[in-house]
Amino acid sequence: MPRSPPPGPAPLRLAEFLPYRLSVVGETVSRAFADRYEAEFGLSIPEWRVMAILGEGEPLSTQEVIVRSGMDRVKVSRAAIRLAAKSLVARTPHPQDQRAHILRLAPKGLSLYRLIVPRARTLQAALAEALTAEEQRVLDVILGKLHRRAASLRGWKDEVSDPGLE
Amino acid sequence: MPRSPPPGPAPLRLAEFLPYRLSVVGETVSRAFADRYEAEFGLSIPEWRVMAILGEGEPLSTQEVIVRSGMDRVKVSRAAIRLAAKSLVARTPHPQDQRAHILRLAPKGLSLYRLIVPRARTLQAALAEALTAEEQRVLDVILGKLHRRAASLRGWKDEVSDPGLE
DNA sequence: CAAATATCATCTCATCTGAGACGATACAAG
DNA sequence: CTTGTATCGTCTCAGATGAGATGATATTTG
Repeated sequence: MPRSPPPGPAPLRLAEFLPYRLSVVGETVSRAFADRYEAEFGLSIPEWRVMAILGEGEPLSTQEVIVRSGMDRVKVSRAAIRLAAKSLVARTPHPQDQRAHILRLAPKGLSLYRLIVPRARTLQAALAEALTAEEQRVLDVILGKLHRRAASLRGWKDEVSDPGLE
Repeated sequence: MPRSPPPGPAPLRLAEFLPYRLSVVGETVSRAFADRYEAEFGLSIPEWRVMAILGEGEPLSTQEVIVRSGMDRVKVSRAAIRLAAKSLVARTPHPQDQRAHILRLAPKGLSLYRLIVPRARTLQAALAEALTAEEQRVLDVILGKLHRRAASLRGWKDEVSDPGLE
């Protein structure tokens, strides 16, 4: 028997739907890395991100860490508190603003950071080697474009058909 | 004075780190879409995914929805319960297995589904138009490769549907 | 200057999340 | 059949999450 033709619009194949696939891939990758950071270094993803930001060099205010890490203020605040409790991060008063703290890696945190970085690079390589060099290059461009577009979709209420600028 | 050279391994630039970027982009896209589904249709992402899977045609057991949606059993179970409470999904006993349910879109759910699909396509188009056709094609390949690789890094956990089969 | 407003980091609380427990059912081995 | 093990969907509970409130400090305004 021929099956009855689907009424209404053609069904959407979730498995081919871009936002779904991005979300699933992002989550799978995140979990894979979170498992390692937790098992090998006892760090959550928010904690690792704060350490990674501070490991880039300069001491930063919580606010700057928020901006650079792409996390919300509550996550950063909690991660910083936990890292301070583990003596991995030092929190000193901000000289120009009594409300703020300056965060920097404590000696113990710097040691751990130096241990993590090569491992993180190895893990990234294990992921990236699934792609050709060209794919890696294109992915870099694509992620930038998608992130900007998604961010603007979030801020912006209504219709989508602005043939506008970029 | 030149600043003191950084000791230890070269610092890792989080903003250029692939797993970080994937996670941030995935999350931003997810939120953008979750906001719309919630505001326009009163659905959470898990609820929308279950509806999308069921909207593809066949009635499915909860277990099959779990596999196809890439979500864990608790999320699917809760989404199904909520959808049933809204009369969007019907849950009938599984003929061969008394433990299982068969899920299918209820009439009200089918109407809503037909309303959502064109909107979802529009939203996806708004996202995808940030990319060239070639980039879209390459991204498709890349996401498949990354997902398989990340899943195997996790330890063979899930084998979610990949486009390109069938 | 004082008063009004804005911003900082944290806290609160309602909600979401998922690992493991659970009872029910299915299936396999003896 | 009986027993043991696997799987079904749901529940429990501890932890994560984030919007909004909070108190402290900064900044702007008059």
